[in-house]
Amino acid sequence: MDDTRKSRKSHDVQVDLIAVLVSVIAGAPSVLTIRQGDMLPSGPFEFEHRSLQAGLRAWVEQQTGHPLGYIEQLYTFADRDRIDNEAGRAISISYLGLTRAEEPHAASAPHWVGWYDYFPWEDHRDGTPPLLEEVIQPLLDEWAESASDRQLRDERRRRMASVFGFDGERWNEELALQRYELLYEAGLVAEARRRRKAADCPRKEIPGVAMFADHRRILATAIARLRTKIKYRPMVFELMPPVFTLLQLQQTVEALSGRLAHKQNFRRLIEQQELIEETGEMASDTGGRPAKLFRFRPAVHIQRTLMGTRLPVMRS
Amino acid sequence: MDDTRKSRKSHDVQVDLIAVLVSVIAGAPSVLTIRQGDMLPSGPFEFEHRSLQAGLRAWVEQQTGHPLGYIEQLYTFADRDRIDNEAGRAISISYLGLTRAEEPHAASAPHWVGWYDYFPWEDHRDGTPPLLEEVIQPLLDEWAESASDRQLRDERRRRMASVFGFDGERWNEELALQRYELLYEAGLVAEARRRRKAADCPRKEIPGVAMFADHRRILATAIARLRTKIKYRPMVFELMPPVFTLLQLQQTVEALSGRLAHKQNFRRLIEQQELIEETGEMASDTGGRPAKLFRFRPAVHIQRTLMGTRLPVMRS
DNA sequence: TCTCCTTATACTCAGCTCGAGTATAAGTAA
DNA sequence: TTACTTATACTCGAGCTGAGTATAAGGAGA
Repeated sequence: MDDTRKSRKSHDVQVDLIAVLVSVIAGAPSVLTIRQGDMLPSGPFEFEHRSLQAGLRAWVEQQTGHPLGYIEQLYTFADRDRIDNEAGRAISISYLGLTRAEEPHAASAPHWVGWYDYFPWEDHRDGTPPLLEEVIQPLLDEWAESASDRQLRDERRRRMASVFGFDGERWNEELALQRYELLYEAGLVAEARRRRKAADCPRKEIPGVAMFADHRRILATAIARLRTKIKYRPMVFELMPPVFTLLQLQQTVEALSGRLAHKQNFRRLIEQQELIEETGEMASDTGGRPAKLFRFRPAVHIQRTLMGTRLPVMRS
Repeated sequence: MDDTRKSRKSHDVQVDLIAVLVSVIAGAPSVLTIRQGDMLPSGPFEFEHRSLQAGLRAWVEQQTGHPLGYIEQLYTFADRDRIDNEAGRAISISYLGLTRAEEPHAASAPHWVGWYDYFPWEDHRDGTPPLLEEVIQPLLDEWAESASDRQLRDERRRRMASVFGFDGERWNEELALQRYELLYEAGLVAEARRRRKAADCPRKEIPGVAMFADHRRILATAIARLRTKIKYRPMVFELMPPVFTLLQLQQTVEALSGRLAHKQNFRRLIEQQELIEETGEMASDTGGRPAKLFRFRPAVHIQRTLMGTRLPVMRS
């Protein structure tokens, strides 16, 4: 070790593990929560844990009874929005997990919450939500106006436009985190307001359920990551049942990205890439012509990290 | 806080901050090191640090005298290859930084080391390095052969091929981390050998400088991230001087990706994207026809996170 | 000055991808 | 039988990409 490092006894730090466990349930991308949707499953990294992932698994299973399948590290946060800060610093290491939708069964059913409950402005499957133009844009406009000088105001305007797709800019679903952060900065989400003096807050708050500490920000990070990564890596697999129709696959992707895909082109792209194969069976409960059933090709799971996938989303 | 969390006094953890600071110096992508290339700049996250990034800045400046420009979080590692494990767990939060190449000036010059010194098999600018076929492939073959059963052997073969581009598979420069991890697993890098009993080691080691603890793995992570991200986000900027020719830009990209680009197409792509503008000046020290000088457009720096870039690399 | 070498820059062309749409098939429900 | 639903096949034009060819403009040396 370096001299500088050896010589000083540094303060140790509290490390928390946080899981964003995602599943698509009845067309709604959902997160596993505790405390009625207020918190993500989480707990301190402890001496007994053999690894970060092992620790996370232990906490999630203890708190929700849900097993953890595929997970990947998301981001490590420090301090932001930490409430009990007195004794020392706290660090949160967050993970993104994907799991198959399971029918919630009765009593001990863990609490899955649709992620658009937290981010209603992120769902564009039925077109741009009115909320954006009617509520968010005016409030952000006020915020931009309240800037101390003109340069700052213009800067805020630019950010609003490019992040939310105002003023003719295109909506980019991957910017979910930037949008949340902009709203936070503008004092329009509850998490920001409770850290400010009342006088510093804009008069109104926007719709969308708040969460404990910075958990909603972590969720936004997960959404952004998932929306980006799903386009070039075969991650949807983890969310699908063993056998499915192309429409089910498409709807899962649409649920996550928050926008619709062009059906025929979606087929073409998926079929080209040799990620899936026909089972030979048909699904007849489609409400129309029966659909072929598919499964993922075994190689796909193995090569998860290595291969690319591409998925189309509609522009409009 | 949850009951489960409040009730127990959990062990705190030692948290280290580690920087991979990259610059391209005379055509060689290089990392800032301490101890003659053995370690990356690093130190514990301490009570006085206002944030993770602030702590990192403090350590890097103290250890190398080099200021930190653009940085982004890389990955959080736990335990792997930790040596002094007795007291508690150690966690490393790593960051990737990009900075402009500066002429190393005399005495206190920080130690920049070309990253291909650590990963000689990663530089394909002059074609596939002979090292791959002559040394690495045979040794990995032995490793595959030594598998306990046939299934495991075939699995190893598949991984070798897809990760290193053997057996007609294409070389993929983004898999730098997977390659290092495979070599580690096969016991062919020094870091792996020093953790095993001598009897468990293959007879030979491959070329490539080793580092302290898991620092070389962290470097591989940084390379992989940079090679992936450079293709769709304008990150090269941070590495370029204020004014440059297109060839210089191209060579910087080539240095990082470890492979050559098609000159004419590189031009076309860069020009299309409106990332840069002509300064009006010319560079006459090109050794041929003078080249136009360019600078990045101001908007680019602001929108760093928002825009996409695409960069071509040659297939062959 | 002329020739050769080097790098810069412009332009071409075929193949492929992608968005958008048309056409047709095969079920269900009234 | 008709209307409606979903599934699946095929087409077409624009634009992107890889891989050149062609030409411009400097320097070094004969």
